[in-house]
Amino acid sequence: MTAPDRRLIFLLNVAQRRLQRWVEQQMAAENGLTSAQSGVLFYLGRNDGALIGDIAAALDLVPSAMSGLADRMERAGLVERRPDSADGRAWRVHLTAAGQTMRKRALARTQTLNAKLMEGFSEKEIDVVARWLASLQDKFPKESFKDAFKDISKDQEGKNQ
Amino acid sequence: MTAPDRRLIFLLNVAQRRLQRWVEQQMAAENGLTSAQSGVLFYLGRNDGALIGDIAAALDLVPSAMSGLADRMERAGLVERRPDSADGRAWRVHLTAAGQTMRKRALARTQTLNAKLMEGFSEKEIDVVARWLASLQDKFPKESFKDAFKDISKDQEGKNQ
DNA sequence: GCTTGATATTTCGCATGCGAAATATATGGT
DNA sequence: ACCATATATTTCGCATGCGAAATATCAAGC
Repeated sequence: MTAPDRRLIFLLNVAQRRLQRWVEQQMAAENGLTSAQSGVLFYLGRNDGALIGDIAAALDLVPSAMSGLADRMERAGLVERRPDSADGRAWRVHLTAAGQTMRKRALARTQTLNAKLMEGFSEKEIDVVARWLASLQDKFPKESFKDAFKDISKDQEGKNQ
Repeated sequence: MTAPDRRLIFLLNVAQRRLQRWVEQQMAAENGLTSAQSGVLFYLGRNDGALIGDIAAALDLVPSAMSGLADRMERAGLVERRPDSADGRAWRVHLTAAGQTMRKRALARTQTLNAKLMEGFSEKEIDVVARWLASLQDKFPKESFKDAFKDISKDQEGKNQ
């Protein structure tokens, strides 16, 4: 029994890449979706008409990334942007009929895939894995540096101005 | 105690993205490197003069991706391409002095970061995590579809031709 | 009502990585 | 020597995602 490879950074990167490749190969085969697009469909399934920024936050994306993703999904006919009646800056994103259809298809596929990811591991082990993956969100919080000093620099700017 | 989030696909994607963001913020701060670039430096540290294809295989990248990565690293003065004396198609990639320096710096940083990734988890739990991450490489082998039928189609091509 | 600062989104340039196709060289059989 | 095939690498177009800067609108204080 050899010692396990503990280069977690590398393993994490490779694992994510392998998964992504797989999903996109399936996409090419049937007319599926990428993980990111599926994520949007799922979120809209529960929150149709959400704002770009809401979706970005839910999927842990930067808003500009969500903007591009929405563009591509709109081009693909999966979602639709509609202006917010109250706020002129904001856009509401809605599922189209095609988006609904794809959402259902994606749900089934995602569950299968998730099950595959658990194969060979006990419930408890999967919980450890899930907890570890989630722990990275605490260890690397959003905008770690900037936000930590945001209030301070705001005060200083105030003084200087 | 609420049930843990088991959407492994999502968790994996977010975790990888958070880590990458962190590393690249550090890169912007000191004049560091991305994970991918560090990987190349580490591999060359043990295998200076490796072929583009070898590095790609070691880092689990497609050769064309490695080609671009080598371009950027060459432009940054970290590595150098030299023609293979025996094989006119091949290029050997060598660390420059700057590359050596950065490699040492990256080593220290990577170890710190890896330690941070283990914080809050026991040795055994980390082994589970590492085993799970590595398991994705078996579950999603390279070129899964194509390679599975490569020999067959080769035979058929032979027959048809 | 107007200015000032916050907020929602987009645009731009960039790095990463994929897949398909092109290029160039090697190699094995005849 | 020659041709077909295999191999090493590059090039191209694309999707993803980031960060910085631009744009447009809102909202609060005076």
